[in-house]
Formats: sequence, C-alpha cells, structure tokens
Amino acid sequence: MKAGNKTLGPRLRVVLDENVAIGPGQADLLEAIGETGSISKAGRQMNMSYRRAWLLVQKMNAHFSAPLVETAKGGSSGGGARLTKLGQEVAACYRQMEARAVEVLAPEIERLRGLLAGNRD
Amino acid sequence: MKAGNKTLGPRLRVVLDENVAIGPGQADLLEAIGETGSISKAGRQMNMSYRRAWLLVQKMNAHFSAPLVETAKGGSSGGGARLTKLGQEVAACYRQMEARAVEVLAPEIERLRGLLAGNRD
DNA sequence: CTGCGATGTATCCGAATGAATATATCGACA
DNA sequence: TGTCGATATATTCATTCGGATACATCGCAG
Repeated sequence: MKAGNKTLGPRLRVVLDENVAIGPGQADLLEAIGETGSISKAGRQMNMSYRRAWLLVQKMNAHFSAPLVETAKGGSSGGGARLTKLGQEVAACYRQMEARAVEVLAPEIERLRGLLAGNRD
Repeated sequence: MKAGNKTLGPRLRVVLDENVAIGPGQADLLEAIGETGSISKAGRQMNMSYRRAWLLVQKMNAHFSAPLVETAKGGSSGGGARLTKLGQEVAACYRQMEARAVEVLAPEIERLRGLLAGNRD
C-alpha cells in the first residue's frame, strides 16, 4: 500500500553516468540526513529500510569526487551522519532542476492530464 | 548486461495520476508501434518481451480517455496495431517535454557531471 | 476449410530487489 | 569499564517482476 506515495508531476532522474543517477529518492534521502543528522533516522522518517538508505549513501559517496555524506561511529550519541558541502550542493542543485522542470513542463503536463480517463474537460 | 542501455542526461517520467506515468519506455514503445504497425514487432525491435509491451499498451489504453493504440486480430497480415491520433499526440507531447527538459537542465547537469569522481575539471 | 501471423491470455520459473535479522564495532560518558 | 545508540556488514528469506512458454482466437487468402 504505497500508493499515493509518489508526487504527481514530472519525476526527474538525472543519469550522470552509467552507474550513477540522482532521482527524487536520493534527493529526499540527502535532505532527510541533513535534517536528522542520522542515516537510520532519515530512513525511518521516509519509511526506507536502514540497509537501503545506507546502500544509497555508499553508492553516492563512491561515485562523486568527494563524499556527499560523512558518517561517524560511536560517540555520545552513538554516531551520526551529516551532509558535506558537496552533499548540500548536489541536493540543492537537484531541487533546482526539479523546480525548473515543473515550471517549464507545466503546460504540457496539464495538456496530458486533460487526456486522462475521467477528465473530460 | 543492460549497462549503457539508458541514455545519459535527464530521464523524464511524467506522473499523471497515481497509476499512470509516461516515461521513456512508454514513449519509445508508442513510437515503435507507430513505425512497425505491430506490438510484437515493436517489442522485438526494442528488445522488449511481447508480454511487457502488451501490458504497457493495456495500461496506457485503459487510463486515457481513449486508446492510444488500436489493435486488430486476424486478417491477411494476421493483425496489427497502430497509433491513434491520441497516441501520436501523447508520444509527441512527451518528446517535446523531453527536449525542453534537456535544454533547460543542461547547465545544471553539466555542473553535476563536473562533480563526479574522475572529473576533476 | 485449412494455414498463417498477429493479438490476447494464463501459467510457470528464475533473477533481482529489498526487508528482516543478526552481529560487530566504535567512542563518549556515567 | 560497561552501556548506549548509531554506523557497518553479512546472511537469509519473502515478494515482486519480468521472461519464457504455451495455447486460444481471429480473419483473410489460397
């Protein structure tokens, strides 16, 4: 029952390289990590398993020139994770692209929506 | 071995409704059906199983106000499929959106690409 | 009326995906 | 030093997805 989960409108997935792509999920995850300061909290917040969240972080960190997320083990709070400058930059850049896409594509999307079943305009 | 399959750059997936979305695959399929005049040929051409192609057509047909693809059974050639006006319209509209997205997002994509590992610009 | 080539549809199976689980580890602090 | 909460990592298991396959149907042509 994960219907209604996906935001309506254009979903942008930027394929940077055969193995790396930034999509809505990655962007959300980055932001959630920035907010919560933890991979596990971010995962729980967006209803994603820790494993999945962690794997995504690994992949992103591996393919960029520097990590997007820095992690710490142990410590008073048990550890944590935080966005690096680069991480913030990438997340922000994605959101900007998303916003632009929504802007620019709005008319065509409206047009397509009008052609859906039950939308006799 | 499906690496290198996906085109680099922005991949646009337009979510029109909780159950319907038009992505690159759907657009390619529509166009291939238009070219070949057959679901099965289109599937073979784009290396997609007939089952998958047929299911996609079903879903798209079901959710728009009118079919995007009309099919015919039997006949001299055994049958076939063709794009309806609406189908052509949807395919064209998607391509246009795609083109616009590429245009508009190019600078940010370049920027992100520059941040990839091995791309010390 | 039989064969052909396509659509239409059900069923089965293997691969990929991801969730769940189980540890191990780390480091500050009481 | 022992606890705590988080990261880090392997393993196992269920589910999902899609491919392969098989078969029925259709309608014209010969």
